[in-house]
This record gives sequence, structure tokens and C-alpha cells, in this order.
Amino acid sequence: MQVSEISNRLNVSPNTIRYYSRIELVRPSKSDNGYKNYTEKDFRKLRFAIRAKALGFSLSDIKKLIDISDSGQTPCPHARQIVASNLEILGASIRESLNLFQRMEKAVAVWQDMPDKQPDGETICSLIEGLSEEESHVEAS
Amino acid sequence: MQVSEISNRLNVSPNTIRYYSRIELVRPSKSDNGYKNYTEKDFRKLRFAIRAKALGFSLSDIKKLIDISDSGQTPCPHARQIVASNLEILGASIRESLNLFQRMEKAVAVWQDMPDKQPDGETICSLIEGLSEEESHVEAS
DNA sequence: CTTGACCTGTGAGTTACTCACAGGTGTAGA
DNA sequence: TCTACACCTGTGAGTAACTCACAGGTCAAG
Repeated sequence: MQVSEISNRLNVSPNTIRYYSRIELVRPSKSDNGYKNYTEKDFRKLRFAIRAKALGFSLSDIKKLIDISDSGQTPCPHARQIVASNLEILGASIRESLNLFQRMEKAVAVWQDMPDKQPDGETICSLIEGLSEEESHVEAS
Repeated sequence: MQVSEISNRLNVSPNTIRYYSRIELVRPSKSDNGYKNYTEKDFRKLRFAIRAKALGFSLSDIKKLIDISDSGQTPCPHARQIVASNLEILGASIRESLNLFQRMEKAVAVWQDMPDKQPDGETICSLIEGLSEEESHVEAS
């Protein structure tokens, strides 16, 4: 198989498959014209990669999982750890994003009745800098 | 002022200030030894950048805002547009993240009672690939 | 044998920094 | 005056996971 057949079967872009090959998630052999030649085993690894990605695994984690499996061991305990750890990280990042979302919503609301002031040499955008004025003594996160 | 004084006043790392100078958010002059020399005006721009970043503006948006202001116009209408557009994008990304979070939570729960199977040449990690089996006919987003 | 659609690999670009590093500065002591 | 030494500096490169541009190869129709 070559790139496009794999990408069709997995419903991802050919460039994604090329990229996964570039980082050596799989190491297809090359035919005479230099095109990559994927085996069924390569296909299974790539399918695994796409599925793991849908669970939030990074490509470097996925690579490690494949390496463990290639060495004959079970990668499952490692997979459990990664998901558990990623759950915490993702949770924190969602909370941060929600905070940002609220700040942005509040800005839109507050700005509703504010004029678009011309720059005066002191201020670049009065809307943005007006927001920070009262809370400029708050700690940064 | 040089880098460290700015970074102290703004409570960010010196490397951040160096980076913002590198992308020419500000263009400090250089003293004889090659060190960057920031004016009070540069400081105001950098403070603005940090505040705008806290509202979700990208550095390229911030650069545009500064450019508009430098040309004597008010960047406020543009700022309103960007926040409104970013609100939608961020909302979508939060929804996606929440979906992922739920998939991950479900995986942890389902895996609770599953064994760590050894690789058998067909499967790399039975936990991960077991999840996709029943839903492999669902469209990808 | 030529046209043209389509496919290929590779280099470079993306965001917002962080890190490593070689070298410069400035101050305290000898 | 010289020398340590802590600290500061700019710059090059690295990060994640692709995407895009591009020059060239392949294959079927005519």
C-alpha cells in the first residue's frame, strides 16, 4: 500500500500519514521510485495511532506504546497511567479556558456601552487597558 | 531600561520580553554593547501586549492593534471583532475538550475491570483498540 | 508519444514561547 | 590594577502536530 490508500482507509489526510512516517511511527520500505510501501502491520500501527489520538494521547506517547508492544510487552499499564495523567492536565486546561471565556464575555458586555477612543499617546486600546486598570494589583497566575 | 527591568515591572520572564522584541512588537534601540534599550513607550506597548494576551488575543492580533494605534487610528473596533470571533472559536474548542474529557473518563471507567492483555500481533494495546471496536463505523469529525 | 490529472516526498512554515550557550558587565576583594 | 564570580545579555535551536508549496514522477486516455 502507498500513502493514499492508507489515508483513505483511515479517513485522514495523506499528509498526516506522511507526517507519521516522517517521525518514524512506522518505517515503510521504499520501492524503486522512492515511494513508501506500507505493510498490513504498518496499517495496524497507524490505525492504532489514530484511535489513541482520539483518546488524547500525544504522538510521542503513542510512539512509546508502540515501542513497548514491539518489544513483546503489554503497553496497557502505561496507557492507563497516561490517560489518568492527561485527565488531570486536560481538566486544568479546561478550567483555564473557561476562565478566559468568562473574561472575554465580560469584556464584550462591559464594552457594549463604551466608546472607541482615539489613541492619545498614553493608551493603545482604551477598551483593553480600561479592563486592567482596577485589577492591576491582582497577582498574575 | 533593559530586558530585566521590563520583565520585573511586568512580572513576566525576560525571555518573553526578548521574544516580543524578536518578533518586533517593539523595536528597542541598541546601546554600544548590543544590549536592547527600551523606552517608556516600549514599556507601554509591552504592558498592553501582556494585558491583551490575558484576554485571549494572539500576538499577531496584538501586533496589528499596535500598528493601527501607531498610525493614529483607534484599534478598538478591531479589538471588539477579534474578541467576538475568538469567543466562538474558544467555545468550540472548549466543547471539543469536554467531549475528549468524557471519552477519557469513560475509558478509565471501562478499563477498570479489563485485563492488560499481551500483544498478539493483531492488537497493540487491547484497551485502546477495544474501545473503538463497536464504534468503528461512526463518522469522524 | 504526448497530454493532463493525480500522486509522491521533502523543505519550510505555523504559535508562543523555553532552553542552552558563549560571552559581556559590574562589583567585591586582593 | 587585577581577578574572581554572580548575573545579565543576545541568539540559535527546539517544541507539537500538522499544513502548504513545490518540483517532479506515474498512469491512463488519446
